[in-house]
Amino acid sequence: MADTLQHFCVPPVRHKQLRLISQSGLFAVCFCFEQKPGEMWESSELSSILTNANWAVYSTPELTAAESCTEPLLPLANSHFSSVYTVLETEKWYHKPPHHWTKGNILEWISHHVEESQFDASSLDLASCSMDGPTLCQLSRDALLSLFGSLGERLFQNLLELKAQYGEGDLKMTCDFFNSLFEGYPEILNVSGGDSSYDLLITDERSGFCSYTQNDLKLLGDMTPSSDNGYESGRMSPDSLNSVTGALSFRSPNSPSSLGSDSDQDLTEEPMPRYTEGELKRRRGRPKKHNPGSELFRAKKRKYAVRGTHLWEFIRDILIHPEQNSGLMKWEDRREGVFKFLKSEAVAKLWGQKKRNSSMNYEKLSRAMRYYYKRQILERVDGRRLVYKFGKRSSGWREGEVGLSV
DNA sequence: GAGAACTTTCCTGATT
DNA sequence: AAATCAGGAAAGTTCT
Repeated sequence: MADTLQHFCVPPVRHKQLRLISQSGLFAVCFCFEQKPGEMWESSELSSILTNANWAVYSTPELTAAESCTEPLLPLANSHFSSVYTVLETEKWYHKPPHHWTKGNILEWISHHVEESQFDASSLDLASCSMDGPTLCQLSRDALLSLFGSLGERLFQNLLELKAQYGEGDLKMTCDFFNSLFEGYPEILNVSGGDSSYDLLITDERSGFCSYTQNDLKLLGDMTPSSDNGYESGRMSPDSLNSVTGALSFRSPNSPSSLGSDSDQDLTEEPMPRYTEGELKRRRGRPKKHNPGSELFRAKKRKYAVRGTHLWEFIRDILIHPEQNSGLMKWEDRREGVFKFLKSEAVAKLWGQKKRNSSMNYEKLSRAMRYYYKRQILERVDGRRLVYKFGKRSSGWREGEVGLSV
């Protein structure tokens, strides 16, 4: 891995801004770019570098992953940004801060809200949608209301949220970069020998942002594949980002995240999907009824359905990071595994966000929760609304069991 | 290809 | 009245 990653480095410097560290320490790797002595990068600069590197990786799609790992990257400044622009999942609006959005991103974003809110798009003037991210970010609430009518309020609120979400700056993009990198080139993570579990530590040493170390980086590729229930697992993707914390969340055989999953607690391996990038993968579940009203304005759906944790794991992970869940849920009785939804719809929306399903709501989420009763992942708590209890086939939530350190 | 596992969606009816 | 709960049914994907 070190050899591989060092191809990205020009040349190594002492002040590492980003680094990958194996749990055993055997494979400590600098992942860095040239930095003048005494110079501290702004997060945006750092992100820009990494974003460019990201593009450099993706701008040579004809290379095999192996080739890409053995050949130095093109000079970053020569990255061909536009060549793959329209096909990259990483370029979707939900992967970028609003001020980096393109006109296309903005159209997709608006379409998303049109669809989600069942807004009558016929009242919209497409010319109103033609602006870039910086322009959009400068629009006032009134301006948005003026341009988009009643949809403007929704757009304004979401824009506020997105701005806040990316408020830590472009370091989130940095994290996204790694996700993108590993998604595209999982071989980078193939390390022979040593422990089978590695930490991925992506840090900004000044701000601490993304300093979320988890013992659950799953090595991909040359580990012996074992079973997978076939649903939520998968190679790392941007959706590995914890949607609550914004922190990187990877999975390993040893992590609580992989324990107690529904098929005999075996989510250990994450085989590559069988579909290819050219294939359309539909979202799991019963398709929504056709809504012809929004058809014209509907944004093209993402190419891949989201993979990540199971719902109950998602819920559990919110609970075990109470400082980061913004009051979404709380433990009623941690020892017994009893918990309560405080903001049920917000949790559902987060789940939907994770699954790229804008129509998720608490009603649907709760239906999925109820299915867990039969499988003893959850137990009923009679007479108490919004209260559930982890069952004996769940794991990773008990205090002594939580291996995720934050 | 069959079947299992799992989630999503829709639905009806009951309860709080 | 609205939110929530309960659970049947159908439909879809991905896996073994």
